Amino acid sequence: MKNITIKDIAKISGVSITTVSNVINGKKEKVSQDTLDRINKTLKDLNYIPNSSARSLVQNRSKLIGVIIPQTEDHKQLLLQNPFYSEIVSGIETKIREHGYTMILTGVDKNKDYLDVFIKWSLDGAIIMGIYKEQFYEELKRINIPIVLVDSYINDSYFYKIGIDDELGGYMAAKYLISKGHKKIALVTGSIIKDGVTEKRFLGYKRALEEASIFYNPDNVYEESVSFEHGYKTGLELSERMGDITAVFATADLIATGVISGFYNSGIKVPDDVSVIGFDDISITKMLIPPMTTIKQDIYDKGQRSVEKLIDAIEGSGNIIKNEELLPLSIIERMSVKEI
Amino acid sequence: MKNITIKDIAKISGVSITTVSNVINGKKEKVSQDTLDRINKTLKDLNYIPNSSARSLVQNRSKLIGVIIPQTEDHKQLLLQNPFYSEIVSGIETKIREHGYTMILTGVDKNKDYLDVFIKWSLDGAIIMGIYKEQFYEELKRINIPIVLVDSYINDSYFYKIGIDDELGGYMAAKYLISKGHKKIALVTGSIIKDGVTEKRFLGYKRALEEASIFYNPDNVYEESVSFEHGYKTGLELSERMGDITAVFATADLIATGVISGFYNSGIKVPDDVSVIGFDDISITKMLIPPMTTIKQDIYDKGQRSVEKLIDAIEGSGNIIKNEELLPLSIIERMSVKEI
DNA sequence: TTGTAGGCGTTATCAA
DNA sequence: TTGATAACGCCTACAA
Repeated sequence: MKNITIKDIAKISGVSITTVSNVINGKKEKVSQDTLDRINKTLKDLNYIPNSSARSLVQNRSKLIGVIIPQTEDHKQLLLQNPFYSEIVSGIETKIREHGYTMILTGVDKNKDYLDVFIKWSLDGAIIMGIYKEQFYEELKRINIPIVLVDSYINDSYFYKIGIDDELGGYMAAKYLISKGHKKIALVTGSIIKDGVTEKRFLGYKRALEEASIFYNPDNVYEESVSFEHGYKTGLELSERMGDITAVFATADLIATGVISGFYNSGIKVPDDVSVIGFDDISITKMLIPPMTTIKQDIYDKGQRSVEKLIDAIEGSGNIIKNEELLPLSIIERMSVKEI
Repeated sequence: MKNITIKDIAKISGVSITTVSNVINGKKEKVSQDTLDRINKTLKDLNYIPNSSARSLVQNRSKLIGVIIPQTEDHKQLLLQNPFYSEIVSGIETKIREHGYTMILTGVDKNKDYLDVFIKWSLDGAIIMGIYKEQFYEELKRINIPIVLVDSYINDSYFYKIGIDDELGGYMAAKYLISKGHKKIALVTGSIIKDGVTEKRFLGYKRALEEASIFYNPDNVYEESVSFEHGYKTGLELSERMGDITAVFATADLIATGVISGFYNSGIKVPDDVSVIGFDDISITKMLIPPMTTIKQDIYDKGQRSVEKLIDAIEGSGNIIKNEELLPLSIIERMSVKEI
């Protein structure tokens, strides 16, 4: 079935394609009521849908937004399986569609040029999550489209940014534990990279300790990856050190979940024998037994805000303040922390 | 920064655009080694990337694949938050990119024409999940591109299909429970729609009961939605009927998770007081305490297979058998079922 | 082996 | 208020 084009509409309506184009693009003032009605009718009758490629070609804008999410370390698989990313993408897609744009979702291949897709499709803008090497950012700027970085601490006013105050979050978590009487607090975390989200949370943890005059013990830090498995292994290890610690702060709920399972499998009960607090408030935290206490950020909203910011930039109201927008954090008290 | 075009390459290499086009499209036999080298060099130097819109326009194929997933009932939010969908999308995206295609991920708006995006972007193919009304399928066929339906029981050889034997799965679950001595088995499920996945699982459950000469009691069926909340509420309700049932089969892990939490909040322990089996083996099942026994399907692989099938169809090796492909099912014994 | 020219479906410019 | 016509970047006969 051949798709119907603007020409078909023109012919059937007995007008030129210019006129049809005008009504399609809502320039009513250029068309008489009469022809407008006539054209609108054929438009409906034939159920005409403009070809986006053609449009994109002449206008140099595509109504396409790229969303880039990190992959597992072997670079094979999207991190969508991490609930954090699926929740944020969910928020992003909804908002994108609401604004009449279309979402391209992709990971980045290790060796290939990650920017191909930007140029290929003349993306109008992009939302990028996760951390990449410095050089990546320089290349990104050359593309010259609005870009929102989620949870990035890069210091470059070219980019729009959405994030949270991770240092504060880490501080809140540790301080909460301390307020419940805990002094021996282990930290379980993904790799602490300079200026990464995880480092900030780690720093917040340290600040809370200092403030309470608690000695910071590096042996209490278990650093590896943001995964259930890392948490699980650490839970197992930690079960041998029950004299040394009374609480665990995991810098991601996914890790915290693993920690709890690890403890459980060693016969150690949360929160009776040890307290655990997580970070993010991904949906599964409330599904756990016991439900997990955690630092909440509104992930879905984070996605939505990213899109709003991006579209503001694309459609150029021009009145956006670049730089960072920080979303609020709160602590959700559920059942995984006990006062001692 | 103006994007660089085939013309630029031609000019710089001192040849015509035809020649450039030929080398871009790998028609080496039409070009002398000499010019080939020269062009390839400028291609690299200028880091040329073909404009996909232009290509799509002339070739009528886009290298774009649409992936459509259901939304929550208010049609606002993608169901990506359901781990089942995020896992399958993860598999899909990886495979799509591996084949050099690009993924458009979208939900469908209630009132708008869901097919717009297909035509707008001349999608080369699509993968559709979830159930839609009959009429939807008729419209889909008119678009005339290869389409893979995931978990659909529609009977129309136009579509490629990937799924599992849901009836068998339901049967396996119930039979397993029965083999562990259970006779009073509640079913907690999303809405049972004719020819839907859920109905099949329900039917399997009934078959297992019959086979074991267990009276099927409609009062033991709790039908609502595929959600944690539904499971939770049902767990609460069921806790008042502990004499009547000894086990629960939830037709989705998400529901089962809720059921367990509901029980827990009523002071009833799984598996000591009641057994629970789920369906799907989404990633969180192993994170629960106790880890959940469930009917496993390989969700990630399901995504990958869908793409392979679709791309076979698009690139037209022509040797694909249409109709259904059923992926294997197995039972994963963890800790949520107890022998009685 | 290389180049010319027409066309894909739109929008935009300018003239009628 | 309407309509030719030239782009946009690319591919593909067909010619040279």
